[in-house]
Amino acid sequence: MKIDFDGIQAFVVIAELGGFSKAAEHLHVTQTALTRRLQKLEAYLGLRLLDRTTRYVELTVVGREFLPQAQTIVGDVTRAVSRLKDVSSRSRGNFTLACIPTMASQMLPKAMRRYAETHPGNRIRIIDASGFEVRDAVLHGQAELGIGLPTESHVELEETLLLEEPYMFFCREEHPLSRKKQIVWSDLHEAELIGISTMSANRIFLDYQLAKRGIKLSGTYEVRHLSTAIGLVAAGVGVAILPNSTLEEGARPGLCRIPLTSPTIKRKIVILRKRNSTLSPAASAFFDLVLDQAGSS
Amino acid sequence: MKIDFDGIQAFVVIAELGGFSKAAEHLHVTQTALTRRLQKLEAYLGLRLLDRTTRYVELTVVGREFLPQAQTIVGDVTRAVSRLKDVSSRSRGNFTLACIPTMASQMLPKAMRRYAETHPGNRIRIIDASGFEVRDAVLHGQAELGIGLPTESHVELEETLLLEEPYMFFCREEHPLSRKKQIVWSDLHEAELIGISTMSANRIFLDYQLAKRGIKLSGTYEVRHLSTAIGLVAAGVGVAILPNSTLEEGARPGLCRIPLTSPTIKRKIVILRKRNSTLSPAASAFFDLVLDQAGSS
DNA sequence: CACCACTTATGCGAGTATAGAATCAATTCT
DNA sequence: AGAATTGATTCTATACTCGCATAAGTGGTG
Repeated sequence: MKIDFDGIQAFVVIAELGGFSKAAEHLHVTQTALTRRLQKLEAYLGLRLLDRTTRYVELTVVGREFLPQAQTIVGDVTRAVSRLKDVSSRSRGNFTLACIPTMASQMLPKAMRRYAETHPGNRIRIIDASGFEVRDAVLHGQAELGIGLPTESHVELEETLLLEEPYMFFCREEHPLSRKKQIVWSDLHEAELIGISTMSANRIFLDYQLAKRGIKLSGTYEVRHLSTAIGLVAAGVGVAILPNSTLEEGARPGLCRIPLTSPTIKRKIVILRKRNSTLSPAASAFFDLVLDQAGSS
Repeated sequence: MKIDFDGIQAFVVIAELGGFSKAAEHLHVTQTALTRRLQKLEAYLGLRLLDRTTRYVELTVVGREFLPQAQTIVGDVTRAVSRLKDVSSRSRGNFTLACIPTMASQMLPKAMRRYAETHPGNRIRIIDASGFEVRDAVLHGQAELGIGLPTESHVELEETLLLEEPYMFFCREEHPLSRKKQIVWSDLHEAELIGISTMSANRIFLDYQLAKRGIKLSGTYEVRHLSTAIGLVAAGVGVAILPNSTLEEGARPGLCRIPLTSPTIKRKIVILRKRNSTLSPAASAFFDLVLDQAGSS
């Protein structure tokens, strides 16, 4: 059963404009084409939809009954299709992004500002979650894109490096180590370290890197979120080793940020997407934008 | 903007069945054709609707969003079209018929019974009205067909003769004229005649026919409907000259029906339709049936 | 009544599109 | 590694649709 949409559209336009020639002009085809399309449709259906002489065009009884249906059909189709073309050509549409909290307050705002300029009206739904959750959200399709940490490589995931940032030492100004220009890991033996929960991707990564170099850290306290850790440091509870971007420059007076060397350990931030899956144009545009931003910094 | 319905249908079926080959079988085309239809649609839209490898076929984000719309579109169209094909091939559907009351109780029942046998499920809406109203109903499109009296010929109306019936004399058995085998018009001079309203098409026709022959009738009473006239005759109020079919044979014991001759005047019953307008298949089938019934009687 | 203005229908030629057969290529299962 | 499955591609033949030019039908007009 091969359905003739052109014929239905021809019928609707001819009926609405009351003539083949007018309809032809409106559809940017010749009158000949319309005559034939309607003839073909009528032949296919086996009934007449329009009674026409060279003087009048008017609906038959069946045509009058069919017209409203035909109108909604044509309307629905053209509306749906033109919406899709809009989605395609101008990257219109919304999408969902999963992102770890530090990056949500660090890198995302700038990217979102730029995106809003080039794609006004598009909304980004943000899932801020832990590194693992970001990974799962992308994997299971809850989010088209994810910003997080590198994971054990998964066949269905594609990671693209956005940036690397060093781990830094954070303490209050009153702390004995606060004067040093830089700190080595062995300085930390007896510090009151505020660690991150061993369940976090961050912590696992850090432990792994340190273990490779024979370093072992034992924290006095343990929290789940980097922002909590910063809070505790500020409150004088202890010191912490955290990614540089945990704290914006100058955000908290009284806190010191000191480079950690020998070795300098950096964590990678990647953008995640499912392999072999096509991004929506809206998400794709964002992806390109973030890569561009990362490359130019 | 040329819209590719086949492509949309291909998309829906492939998405629903989860594979090109299965979908191809379902649509009775080759897998090649479907691959191309979808490619063409995607190229036209400028975006990918299905991510496919040789192993999996799955929706993209955009495709998932579009699928429900596409499904309703395809559903609506195929439903509407197949309904129309049904209307065409099996004359399914309802129509409206205008009919004068005598014929509605006389000739129509048989026609409707036969129609119901060949077209079960079809409904006929009947407008029972005067001869003039029947004509107007057809002319203005309230009814596709009309059964009534011949009118002054109108360019837009086409009349086909169904039957002719003589005017008869009706009286009670006690009436002095009831013994006669036939009655001539001059017998009626002093009868108490129950006439039909001068506004009715029936009366106008009868007066015209009689006037041509120099006969003039003066009624004592005047009513609007033939059935009322019969009632009055039965009640002994008077006698009446009415078309033969006003009373079914043997319907009212005690009433006599006597032929009127010198001359015998007959009224014609015609079926009316608008000229140059196409009947719906349902109405057309009824039209043929009625003509056939008239021809064979 | 012939002619005119206007509208739809048709014959014809050409360019395009679409379908199918065979084959290829990628992927998974054994 | 090989077989089996499945979507993509190439090639070719057919069918389709379009547009041009023109015919044919219809209502109005002198």
